[in-house]
Amino acid sequence: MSRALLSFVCDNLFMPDSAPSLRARVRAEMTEEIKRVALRHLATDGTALSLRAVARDLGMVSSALYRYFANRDELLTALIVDAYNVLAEEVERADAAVTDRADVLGRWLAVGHAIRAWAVAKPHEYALIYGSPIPGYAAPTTTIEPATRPVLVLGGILADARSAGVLPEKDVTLEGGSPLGHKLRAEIETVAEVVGAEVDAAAVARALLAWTELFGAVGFEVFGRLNNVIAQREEWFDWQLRSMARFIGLGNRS
Amino acid sequence: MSRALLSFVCDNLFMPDSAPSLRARVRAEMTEEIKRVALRHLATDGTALSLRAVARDLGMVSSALYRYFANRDELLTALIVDAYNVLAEEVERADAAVTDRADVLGRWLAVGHAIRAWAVAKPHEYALIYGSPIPGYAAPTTTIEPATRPVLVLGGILADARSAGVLPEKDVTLEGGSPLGHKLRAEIETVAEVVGAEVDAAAVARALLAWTELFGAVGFEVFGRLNNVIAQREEWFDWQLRSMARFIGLGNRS
DNA sequence: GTCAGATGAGAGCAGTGCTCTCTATTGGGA
DNA sequence: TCCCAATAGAGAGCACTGCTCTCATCTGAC
Repeated sequence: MSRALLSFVCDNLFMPDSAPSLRARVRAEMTEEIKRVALRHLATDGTALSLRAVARDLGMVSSALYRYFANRDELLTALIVDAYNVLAEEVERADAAVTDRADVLGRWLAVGHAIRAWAVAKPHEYALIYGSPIPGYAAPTTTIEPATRPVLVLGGILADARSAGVLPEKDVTLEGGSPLGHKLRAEIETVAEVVGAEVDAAAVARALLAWTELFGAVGFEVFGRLNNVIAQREEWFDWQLRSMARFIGLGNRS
Repeated sequence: MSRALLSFVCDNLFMPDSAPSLRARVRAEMTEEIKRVALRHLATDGTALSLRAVARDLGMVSSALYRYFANRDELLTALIVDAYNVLAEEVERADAAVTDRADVLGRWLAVGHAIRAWAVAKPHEYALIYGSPIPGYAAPTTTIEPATRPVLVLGGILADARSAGVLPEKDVTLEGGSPLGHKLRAEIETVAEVVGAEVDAAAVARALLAWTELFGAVGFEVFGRLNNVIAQREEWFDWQLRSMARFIGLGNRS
């Protein structure tokens, strides 16, 4: 084994965080700085952000930037992962802030408003992760895990609602509502498992529909489809959230 | 008035369609051809389609293309308007195909499935009009009218549902559901007017929520958020449509 | 102190949107 | 029928892009 390789292994296996070399720390700071500037450009240029412009802002030449990110896609991926994680933290914080854990309606509202608030504050970052696919960009599997985090919070709320006896009885939608085909039901049960909600498929299906509506509403607002139509944005969103909560059954007395 | 201007006015005021000159017809054909090729490129390159590549495909040089479209944005606008109009025609046709006009549930399902089918068949055109805003592109007011057409169909269904006595009684959501603030209620009543549905605000609000959910669902599918989650796409969409129909009150017996 | 590896600068390639100038064609009015 | 202006296209050029390659500098571990 070459000395260089040995040194690499030592650095990465035996001193992971404890003693990062000065070079490594500078490199990490530089990487963060690049992402910060890129994020600023994202707000003006959207996904058509220019590596060269970012480099100029940093007082360096574009080729130097390639020491930190192999290409534009890799930089985008870093921004996407960060965006997912920031959103996830907002959502988890909002959920955790509701001290009465049995107040599942309050938790649903808190989570929904947290998502909307973040999206409205950072529309370009929202578009980056929930908008139309970026031309020529294929998201790597690295993005899957952070993308799952927000929906796990919903799963937690659902599970707590079930154990609090708030959700409607199993399969109540079967009378009156539409039944789920067995293939679809199996898929939704898989979702329930992944999300950690030990809840019947019909309840999960209703929650997924509400989740879809939530992001539909946020998308409509952020992407400008409410322009010149509805100005009372927050109130309209709140009304939708409460309606969907009733649809899921979160509003019921326990 | 110069002779040239006079001739222009004559062409545009006194013989609008009747006798288009050969030159005008060739020009119109060429314009359509450019849009056709551009649409093909849209499917591969997304909104980052290249004018030069389009010109190459047409066997001409890029500058020649500027005789037909002032710039890239104008070409995009033309594609956007076309996409809206094609979708609108699909939706209107689907609605009109339901012979029993009192079958408002059937009409809602037909419209929903028509929108989804078009979006799944032409994901890039769907992204063009319902996806995240295109970097550096501002939609001109020309796009407003065609963008309104699909929602007018929903308005028609709502109005017919009301006159058939299918919708729930006025303001039934006030008990149990959340009330609408008066500013928001006024905005929604304006929507009702524009859409031509002489229906109370609560019913329109529920319909708007269902509309939001519909596009949320289509967006989730087209933009890949259902990948590795739900394979029974059409059935899942149908279940959502039916659930939202019940939410609006379209399922009620008249 | 040395020397490999990390970092950045600079030139260059192929591509982009768009403008400008020049030429060939064509069609309507005298 | 001829003429002249309007039209359509070609080609060169500008400023920009992502990305690669080479070269010089610096630094940190031995």
